[in-house]
Amino acid sequence: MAATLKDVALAAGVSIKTVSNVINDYQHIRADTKQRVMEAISELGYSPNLSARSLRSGRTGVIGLAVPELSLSYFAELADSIIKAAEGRGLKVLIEQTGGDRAHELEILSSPRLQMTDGLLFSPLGMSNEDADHLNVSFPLVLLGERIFGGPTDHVTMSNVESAQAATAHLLSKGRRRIAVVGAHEGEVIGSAGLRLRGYRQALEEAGVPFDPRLLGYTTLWHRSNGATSMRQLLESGVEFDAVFGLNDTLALGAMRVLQEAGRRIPDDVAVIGFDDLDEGRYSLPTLSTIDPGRAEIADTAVRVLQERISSREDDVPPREFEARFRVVERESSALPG
Amino acid sequence: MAATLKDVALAAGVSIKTVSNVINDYQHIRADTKQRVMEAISELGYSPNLSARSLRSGRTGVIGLAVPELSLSYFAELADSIIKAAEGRGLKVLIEQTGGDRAHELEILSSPRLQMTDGLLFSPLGMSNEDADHLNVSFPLVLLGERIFGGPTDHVTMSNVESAQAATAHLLSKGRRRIAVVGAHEGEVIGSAGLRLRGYRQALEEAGVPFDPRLLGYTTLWHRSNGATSMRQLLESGVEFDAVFGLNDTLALGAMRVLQEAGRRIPDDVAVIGFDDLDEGRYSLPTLSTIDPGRAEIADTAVRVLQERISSREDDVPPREFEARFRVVERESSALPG
DNA sequence: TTGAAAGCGCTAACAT
DNA sequence: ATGTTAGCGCTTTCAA
Repeated sequence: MAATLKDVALAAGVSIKTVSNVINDYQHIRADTKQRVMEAISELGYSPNLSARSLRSGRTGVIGLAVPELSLSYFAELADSIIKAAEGRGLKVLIEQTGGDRAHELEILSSPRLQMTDGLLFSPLGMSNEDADHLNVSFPLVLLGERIFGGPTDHVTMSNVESAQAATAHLLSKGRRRIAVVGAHEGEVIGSAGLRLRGYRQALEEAGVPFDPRLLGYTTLWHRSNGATSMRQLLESGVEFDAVFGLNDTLALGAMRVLQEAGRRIPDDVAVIGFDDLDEGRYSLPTLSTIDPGRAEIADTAVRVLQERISSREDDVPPREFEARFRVVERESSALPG
Repeated sequence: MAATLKDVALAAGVSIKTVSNVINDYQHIRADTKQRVMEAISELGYSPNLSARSLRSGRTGVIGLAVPELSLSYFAELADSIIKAAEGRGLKVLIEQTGGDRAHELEILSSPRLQMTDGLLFSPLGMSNEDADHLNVSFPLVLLGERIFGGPTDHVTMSNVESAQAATAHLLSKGRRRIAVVGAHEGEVIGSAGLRLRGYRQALEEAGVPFDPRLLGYTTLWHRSNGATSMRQLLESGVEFDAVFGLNDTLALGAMRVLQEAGRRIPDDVAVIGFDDLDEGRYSLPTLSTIDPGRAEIADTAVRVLQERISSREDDVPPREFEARFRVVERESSALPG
């Protein structure tokens, strides 16, 4: 059996309160008492029972992170950043995969199973703004992503519209006028696809370039294969274009592959830009221009804000919205004489 | 304050034992009693306090997973599989990133911080066989990966030697004789690089093809960039080759990029095969032949074995070794008239 | 500066 | 079939 406070107290000849004080860095302890306790601790190999501690304190030191799937590179890199941010604040991260499925997402919000955590970072994909009410939960919750806006919780997001606008403007600045889009979602207004498409249209408008709906390639999930399929359809449709905006990097990479198979040179015939700044785009052929959405900043902010909600017992702080700073990253796929 | 067993008992007019029985699906309860309790539960929105439960039962229902980094695609996909396998067994997964750093890995084994878990799935990268003693820990531990063999714990691994041999044989079967390797580790015997290299040499030997050390490209970490760098060095060295075995997919993808920049056609001039069966290789140009190391089987086995160790309090079951079944996946990068 | 003791919410042994 | 009760190991008033 593992040693307990009592064992240590007995060995050190003090009360358990004193041992507890030592463990919790309480200030007013005589140096020699502390010394004796420390020795007993290491002698017995004592380490505190965290279940007991959290039963008592009501805190577990663990936060939950719910994402669609880790095999989607964006979420893997997000999880990486969040675990690092959490570590810096003494928190552990328990990961839950929703598969991007609305029912599964709702279940996580209501289920008592995700309990061993003090709060949740939640990145929905299947839910939409109409489900915002479901975010009214009794535990600390920080929303990530772009599926729901104006909900009842803190929200950390990227500057989707502005950065998509900047991506499009980047292609325009390279003299491109017929810019195809890969990854659009039929009829979506909110959500990464909807917002980024809005940025795309704003950039066109600003440049006085007419919007041509035939340039939009639709897909459902942003998996690699869908970028390829969508691009194949665009090519088959016969519509002309001299640039492609992949609504994320994976889509853009899939599209690039199809373009190259079809004999289009990148960036000469078709310039390409993606979105997310995945590591993968650094080593593709050609390297992929993209938007760095500020992932580290998102992770940092999200963990910080969640921790604030966990510690402050005031419920009356209104929900806040945070937008990370983005950056256009020019690589080979759009490197043209500006 | 959240409702407790006591509150529910009071509301239902029964004792807490009865409520506890209902929650834990104890058999012998009168239907109407159960009914009443259920109603009280949903009325009060009761959900059990897991800290209390685990303090009492000694179980948390959470397992730890320690991997180098989720931004390495292999580990992201592994984590995905493991979370899914754990979910099927009613377990949650807490993820810890070691950065592949030996000191950090050792710390995780000794530190009392990773406590809120019942056991650990551990995939070291910095540790080596000499550190096997450190695996002698007091909590249930299942080792993953190929850094340590013959240690004191259960171990789930891939068939590195055999599958690397099969990968090499695959290239040989396509008539290739000068097979370069990307990702070798200087002097390594155990570890993914060492084992896969051994498989490579065995295949050569079996085919009567002489081993040429000039064909080995060395790298440290298996990041994308290193595959590119290593291939660049091979090209600069002037050594001739008609095929490349990337010791993992990321390396192979990086190498492919450099080959194409250098004007080599794949697979015509150079056939390429990787290792890991990452999703990414399905959409590269050309698509990447690879080894499917049986990730799902690894995840499944690892979680199952860990759970067995957690539940069985017998310490005398000797450590077991499991090897997943692999499969050669032929795609475009090695598609040649066999 | 340290000690005594209550109790966090639950499970399980024991009792009825 | 259901109730009583003793802790699990810890933090935390309250006292000394």
